[in-house]
Parts: sequence; structure tokens; C-alpha cells
Amino acid sequence: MDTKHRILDEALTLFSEKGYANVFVGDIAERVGIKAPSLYKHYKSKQAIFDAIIEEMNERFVKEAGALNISGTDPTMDAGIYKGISEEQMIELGKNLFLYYLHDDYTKRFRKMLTIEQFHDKELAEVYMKQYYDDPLSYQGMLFGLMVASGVLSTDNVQVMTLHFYAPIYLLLTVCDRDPAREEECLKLLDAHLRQFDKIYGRSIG
Amino acid sequence: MDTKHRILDEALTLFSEKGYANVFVGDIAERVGIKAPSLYKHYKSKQAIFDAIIEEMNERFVKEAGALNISGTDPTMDAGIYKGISEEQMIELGKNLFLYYLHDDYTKRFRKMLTIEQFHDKELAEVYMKQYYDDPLSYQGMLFGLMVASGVLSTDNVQVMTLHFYAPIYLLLTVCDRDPAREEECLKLLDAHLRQFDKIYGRSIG
DNA sequence: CTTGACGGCTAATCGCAATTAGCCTATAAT
DNA sequence: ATTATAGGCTAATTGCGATTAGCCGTCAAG
Repeated sequence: MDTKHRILDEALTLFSEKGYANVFVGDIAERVGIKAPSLYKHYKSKQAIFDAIIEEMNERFVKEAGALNISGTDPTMDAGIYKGISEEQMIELGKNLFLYYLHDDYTKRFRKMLTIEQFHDKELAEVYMKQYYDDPLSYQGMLFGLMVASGVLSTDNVQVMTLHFYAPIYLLLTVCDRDPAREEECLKLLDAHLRQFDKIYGRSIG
Repeated sequence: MDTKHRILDEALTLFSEKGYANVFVGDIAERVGIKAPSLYKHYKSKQAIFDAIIEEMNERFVKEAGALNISGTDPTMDAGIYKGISEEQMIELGKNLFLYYLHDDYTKRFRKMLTIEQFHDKELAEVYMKQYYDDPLSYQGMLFGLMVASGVLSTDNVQVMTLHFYAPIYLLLTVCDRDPAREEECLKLLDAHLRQFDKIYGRSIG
């Protein structure tokens, strides 16, 4: 990885741990293995480093748009996949979604940075909301809608069902972000949540 | 309110909006209506102001310990109350919990500040977790356990049921914190969530 | 009535962290 | 071979923001 890119990488790590204001350009430089003034050969200012991170993120998010969402293709296709899914497979999928969010290094650091910086910048708050509320709910809602249509799931309110699926995942994720030591505990609860979700909304009742 | 206390109040407002590092003591002073150096007649340093806020919070949290939790008394008593509760009353209670968290001015500012500052300070992360995960889940879990015992609710996993009750509330709260304009939308969804929760776990099935 | 604490003000100071200046080496293109 | 450029370094410079110094009016207690 070239220096220019390593700066972004180390800066993201530091920003996600301490927040923009508490990171000095010298800290970033040190991790990259250069001196602070050398950073300015690559970026005009500290703010420019931050901006570059945001821009890189936007690119990634566009590229990986569907990647978080199970198949990575369009939801119609996903629903086709789900038609013949077993309870165990459904649980596996929920877990994978969670573990992707939790462990993907870039995603994780970015999420923490957004959490810290979201109130500084209206734009960041919007990015956060989109990533962790609107997009998951709308994508999964669409998916669940199709699954309801095909009789795999049963409910008279897809939106609330989606909320019931996603909200615990989100909550457990925030727990793990704050205290990685609780990961195992959260994974157990996640498993129980997914089983219960399946019991409530799955074929057995529909 | 005396100056000393107004400083804390204004500082909390600013910290919750912009984060500790982005607030200058001059900003706080200006809001209070004095000049920056005069602050030092009341607090030794900017950090001391922050610490005083945390301490004040700890006091409030102890005092209001049960206040968030419906009756404010012990859960055994609360379960008694719930025994004869109607669906509408249950929904009302869930909404009130949500609205208290959302609108109580002190709680709200404090929550936002914790959100921003939690990664700076391990202690704050712990406070956050306790306030928004452990305490609600354990208190409500106890309550729901009693309600299950008395046949008001039905489930074979109280912990997951509690998660299903609370996680959507938490998620919707984070949405409103970030974008107050979405409050109405969130309240509608909250209402639908509570109704659905009642349908799933309420007497009708038990 | 006078004194001392309280709380405010203006004008420094102090320190730190971002940024700039200016220099040097290596390498790649002409 | 020459030169331009990229990218690194050390040594300033700058600017801002926290904090201190030192002054002043008020007011309550003696």
C-alpha cells in the first residue's frame, strides 16, 4: 500500500478510536512511519485527510452496496433463494450479517468514527442514518416483503417485522463495539433472537 | 439558577452538540453571559467542568434510578400493576418510556454527549452501556419475568422477549436523536411495534 | 465605615499542534 | 549525464485557545 493510502488507513484507525479532534497529525505520521510535515506532501491539511476518508467511504459503500445484504444481488433474486431456506440457514444468514458488520475491519472503524463524529457534521449524521437505519430496513423490508408474498414468512406488517429482525442486531452490535469482551454473550443472544424470530414469523405460524 | 450551575448546564448543551474538544471555554462563557476567564472563578479548568457534569449525572441517575422504569418503585410492585393491564395501557407505557428518554432535556443532552465521548474514556463507555443496555434489559427483564409468571405475557425466553421489546425502542431513539424531524415517523413505528409486540407475546397467545 | 470574599473584566501568558520554509536524496524521464 | 519530481527531514512560524495575573465594584459581616 502506498504512503498516501496508508495515511488514510492509519488516520481512520486513530479517528475511530479517539475522534478527529483528539488525533494529532503527528500521531498519524508516526504510525505511517514518517514525520508530521511529510504528511503535507500527500494531503493539504488534516481536514483534507478526513475528507478523503469520507470520500473513500462513499466509493466503497456504492461498490459494496449489496454486499452487506446477503447475496449482493437484487432482492428479487434473494427472495428466490429464501423460498427454500431452512430455519438453520436463516439463522446462519442473520449471524453472517452481524459478523460482517462486526468484524469487517474497514466497516468497523468507519462505524466507530461515524458514531463519534456524527454530531459535528450534519452530512455524517445522514450517512450514519442511511447506513444503519434506512438502508438495512428498506432492503431487508423489501426482501421480507417478497418472502411474505411467497409464504415463507407471515405477518400483516412487514415494516414492523423487519424492525423486529434488525433492531436487536443493531443493539447487539453497539454493545460489541463498546465492549468487545461481550462478543460471545452477544452472539448467544443473537442466536436466540434469530430462533425466536423464526418461530414468530416463520412458516410454522404462516 | 446560580452561575456555577448555569455553567454546567450550558456546557452540557454544547458538549452534547459538538463534543468536548470542539467546545471552547469562551463558548460556554458566552452562553452564560460572562467572559471566559470568569469561568475560572467557578471551575479550575475545562476538564473540571466536564467532570462536574459527569458527577452531577451520577447523582441524578442514582436518584432517578427507577423513574425511567414506569412506577419508579420495585419491579414486584410494577408486575402487580401490569397484571390487569390492557393492550392500550401497555402501549401507552411503552410510549411513555420512549418519550421520557426522548424529551427529558437533561437525559437527552446527556445521552448525546455520552454517544460522542464514549470512545475517549472507558468509564463513559461503561456508563453508556449500563444506561442504555444493561439496566433497561435487566429491569424490564425482571418485570417481564413476573408478568410471564402471572400469565400476562407468554414466552419461553424472557431475555429474548425483553430484547424484542427494547431493541426497537432503542433504535428509534437513536434515529430521533440524529434527526428530530423524523420523530413523528418514529412514533408511528413505535406504536406499530408495541401493538405487534402485544400481539406476539400478550395474553391472546399465552 | 471598612474589610474581605465573591465574581466579573481586560490584558497578558503559555503551550501546543497545525502548518510552512527550505533543504536533501533518490529515482525516473529526457 | 542532467534535471525534475516525489517524498522525506529539521527547524521555524503561526495561531488559537486554555489559563493566569492583576484590577475593580459590590455587598454582607463585623
